[in-house]
Amino acid sequence: MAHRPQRADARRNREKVVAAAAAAFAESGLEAQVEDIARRAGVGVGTVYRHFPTKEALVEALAVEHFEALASIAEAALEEDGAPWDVFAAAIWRSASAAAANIAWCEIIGGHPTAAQAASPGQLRLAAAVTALIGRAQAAGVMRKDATVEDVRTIMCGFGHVAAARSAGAAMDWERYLEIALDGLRAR
Amino acid sequence: MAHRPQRADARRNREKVVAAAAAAFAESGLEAQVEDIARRAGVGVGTVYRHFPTKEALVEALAVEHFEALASIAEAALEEDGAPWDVFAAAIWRSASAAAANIAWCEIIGGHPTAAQAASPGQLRLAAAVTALIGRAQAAGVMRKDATVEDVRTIMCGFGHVAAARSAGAAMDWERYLEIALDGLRAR
Amino acid sequence: MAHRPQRADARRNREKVVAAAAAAFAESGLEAQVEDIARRAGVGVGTVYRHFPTKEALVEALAVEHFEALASIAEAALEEDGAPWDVFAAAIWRSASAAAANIAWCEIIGGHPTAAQAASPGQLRLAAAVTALIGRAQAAGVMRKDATVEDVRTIMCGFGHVAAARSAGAAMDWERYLEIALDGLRAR
Amino acid sequence: MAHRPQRADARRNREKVVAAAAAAFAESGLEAQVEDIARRAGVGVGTVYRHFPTKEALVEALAVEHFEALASIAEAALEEDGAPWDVFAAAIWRSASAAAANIAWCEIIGGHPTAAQAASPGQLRLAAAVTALIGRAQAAGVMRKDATVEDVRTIMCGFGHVAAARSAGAAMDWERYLEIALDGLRAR
DNA sequence: AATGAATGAGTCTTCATTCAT
DNA sequence: AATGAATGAAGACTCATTCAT
Repeated sequence: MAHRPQRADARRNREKVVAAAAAAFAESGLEAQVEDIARRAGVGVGTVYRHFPTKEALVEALAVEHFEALASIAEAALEEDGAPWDVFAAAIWRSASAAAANIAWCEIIGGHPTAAQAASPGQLRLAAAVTALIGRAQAAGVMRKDATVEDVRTIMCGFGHVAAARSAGAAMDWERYLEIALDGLRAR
Repeated sequence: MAHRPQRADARRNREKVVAAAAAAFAESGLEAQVEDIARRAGVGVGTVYRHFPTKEALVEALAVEHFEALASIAEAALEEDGAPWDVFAAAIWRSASAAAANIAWCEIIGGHPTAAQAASPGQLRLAAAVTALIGRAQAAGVMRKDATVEDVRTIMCGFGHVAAARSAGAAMDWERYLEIALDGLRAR
Repeated sequence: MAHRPQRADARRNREKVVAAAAAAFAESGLEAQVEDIARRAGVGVGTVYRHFPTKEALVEALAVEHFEALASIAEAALEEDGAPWDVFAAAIWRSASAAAANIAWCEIIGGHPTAAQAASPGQLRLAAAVTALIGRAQAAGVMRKDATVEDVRTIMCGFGHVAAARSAGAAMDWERYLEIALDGLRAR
Repeated sequence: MAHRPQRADARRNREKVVAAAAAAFAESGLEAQVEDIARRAGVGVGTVYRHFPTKEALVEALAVEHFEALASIAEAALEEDGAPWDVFAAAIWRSASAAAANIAWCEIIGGHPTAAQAASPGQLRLAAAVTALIGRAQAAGVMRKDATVEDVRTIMCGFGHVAAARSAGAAMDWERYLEIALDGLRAR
């Protein structure tokens, strides 16, 4: 019971670490260094390792968080009124905008073992919400019949590389990418 | 003239290095180690460095080679008879198949400074041929009017990530990716 | 205040590294290897690099330290009573004795970019003190009128090679070198 | 007997190598690379190694040559008329000028095992001639009685470092060095 | 004999992770 | 629990020397 205050401290530290890691990974991608993360968080590396056994685990935690955010976006879309296609497309655009700014996420999405393995609650919620969005659009006849959540995931995976290339200075246009890919999902 | 035999020997070694590098990069991506490449080629590291001043140069050489291959595919397509869309699509599928097995190429495409900077002859040939293929398809009214080579490049960039994800063990389906992306390029 | 003990530990290690580096450089000259320095210090290479970003920086730090030592010798001489020439000559002899055992210093003195560029406080103090010593000797009429600090530096530069040659096993007599060079600075 | 023409060829090659090595060492010091020497000589590295078992041996050969040159300078001085001191000093200045342009020689002189060990004919001739020059000057009462060939060698050793430092970009003045050192050898 | 391609031990440096304080 | 110093296994690259042609 005497631990409570310390736990609060520890939880606060954990949050600082997560926030710092998010910033560092967003900025530098997965090559961000643990030491840099600790510095940003204002803690020692040891503290980072107290909360996360490996750098990998930190990446995973962030991925989980990211999927939560995406799930929220998709779920919010489900609440919206509007033409099914527009709702779906808007959700994709919102997700993409959120992701584009985050280099690490672009690197991870789809390809990283971490993101692929863990079927976190967020991922499940995301899948469910996206499935629903897709279902509605298909019911309305505006999305190709064979489209699946997997397809959306695949497209977002590709998106990651395009956005990362842009961040790296290449002349890549992820807005254009989305335009085309979404058109590919439309019913003809 | 008298020193051909030596040159032949050196050339053979160079080719062994290139082949080994291609294999190593294809398997492990850009993080493949020079020492590993040398081992695969059955030569010492020094030999690798005799032919390529840096690891970077080796990557670049391979990229150049790859673009040549893609250019040849595209140019061959130009010679083919057939419906413009089918010819275009077939070229993309062939290129994709060639690239999918090569992790390094997937990583490089679009994002890597090396591949982005050097406008190698191969890249130029590739761009020209693809432009022509696009033009024909547009003239036939089967491709969206606003499609450009850049779009194709962008789509292939995305493809790289999807294929790499699959190589890394993720449940990604690049064939499906292509299906959708190509549909996105079709005229509606 | 609470982290003094750690700092003390680190400082001790830093000192061990500096001492080890001094020994290694003294023995082997600038070609001394970082790994060897670490081994002598009883630490890992990483520790060496924690304290000094590059081998070069280590050399520089040592040079700075050495100039401090020389400056202290020269300044101490300024406090001494005695015939101006004797005081000057004694300071040179003391400096030379300190330097003779250190091959790296012998290599660095005068020629090395590191030592040449950084006008460290020690170098400035040294120059000032030597200038004063020279001035006194000139005022007393026992040193050639045109002698300057530069001359002393030049002589010490030459001394470095002689001492290093001796260390390397050549039959070089730096005591004799100093005798002659100092006589060359005397007023006739 | 059939070998004659080839031997002539080989000798010519050897000379090319020596000349190239002299140039390379003069320019870059002992760190000059064997490959560079071969390139300058217009031969393969193998040819360099056919004539000299190691780089070290090449350095040694050059040192031998250099001592020959210095011996000739000293012996020529012996033939000259003029005040003994002036003749001696002029010989030193000439030797120094010849040496100053040669970084490797500056590095080697005195300190290098090679130069120190081998008592080549040139070194013996040099020693003899210098001894004679010193003797004359002492007889004329213009050089300190205790001066020896060793002293001259020591001074030239110091000179090497000063000149090398100058070559490396430091503000070192070997002319001034010689002025002072020679004054140190004068009789008072 | 000549060539220059091949060799590979050796060098500096980085960074995820551990551990003494 | 926190700190940050220490660790040391890599990894890219160099260059004197060897050896097949």
